[in-house]
Amino acid sequence: MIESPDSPIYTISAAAKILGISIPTLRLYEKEGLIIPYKKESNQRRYSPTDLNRIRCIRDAINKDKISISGIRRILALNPCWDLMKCTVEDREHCLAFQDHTKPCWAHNHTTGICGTKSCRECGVYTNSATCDGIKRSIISGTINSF
Amino acid sequence: MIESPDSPIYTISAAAKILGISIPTLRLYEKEGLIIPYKKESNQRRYSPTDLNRIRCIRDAINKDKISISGIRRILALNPCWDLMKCTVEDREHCLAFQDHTKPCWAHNHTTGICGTKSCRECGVYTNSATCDGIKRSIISGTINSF
DNA sequence: GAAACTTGATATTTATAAATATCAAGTTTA
DNA sequence: TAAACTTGATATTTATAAATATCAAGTTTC
Repeated sequence: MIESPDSPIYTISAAAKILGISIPTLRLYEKEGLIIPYKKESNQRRYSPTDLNRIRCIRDAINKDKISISGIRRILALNPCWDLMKCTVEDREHCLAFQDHTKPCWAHNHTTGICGTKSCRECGVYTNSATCDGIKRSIISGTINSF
Repeated sequence: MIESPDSPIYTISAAAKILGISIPTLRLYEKEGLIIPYKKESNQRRYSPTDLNRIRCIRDAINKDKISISGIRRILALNPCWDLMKCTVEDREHCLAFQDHTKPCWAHNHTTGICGTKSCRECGVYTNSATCDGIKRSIISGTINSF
């Protein structure tokens, strides 16, 4: 775990400096449901190298591709989590995230199914969507491999 | 066909008046790849009631939900056309739309597979995406029904 | 054949999202 | 325990997307 790309080693100021953006911007992306930084017991944020890459993708989507934050949120909401998590029909029926299409599953309060026990930050649905074309690849796998 | 909701009966000025927007805005949405109005031989546009509904959804996405045009384009690009069109592995390998994730299939030049012969305006991939949650429903069907 | 439309293109306006600055109060570090 | 960080919240700036206005030239309609 130590020294892995998933180790949450950067403080918010270190992350901001590396990415060349301001601290409030990092907090904004989090409030908007695009990222889930690691949090210490004291509530302080820590960012991993993987987190930084995810944020770089978000920046490109916003600044290069001109996709709004709301748009990114909607795109993230299309990751077929029910497929990745192998939800049962029952699971899906009780899942707020499955019903909704406006925000990613991790922005919902999960109490049922596998998502009630799992940490979203570590979940494949979240990590899969570190790139925008990652969503399409999930959809492709879901529609092609499931026969 | 006559009097059906798919009859292209409105001129651009009539459509603009009904929707409460300007003519250049309608042309903008088309240029951005969000809509495909019917075109007469003389190149003049005609809009159907179904077209108007589609445009109302786009307007809501932009003005209420704050999704940028680029964002909508990216969302439309996630409609699993290969699944709806029952593309073969061969089809997919040669399909520019399948490779790409930035714009909807109808914004690509299709020459191979079933899309080479079909009119995109009449295609289920296009009509399916008249609402934003229509995309999610397509993804759900694709991932759930295909076993 | 004249009036009222359409076409595409360019220039301009306006509305607002994204980013930043700043704040008082709490935490970490050495 | 003092310096340098962090927290969330609010106010402000700035960058630009979305929408519109306007144009000359080509259609349509009666």
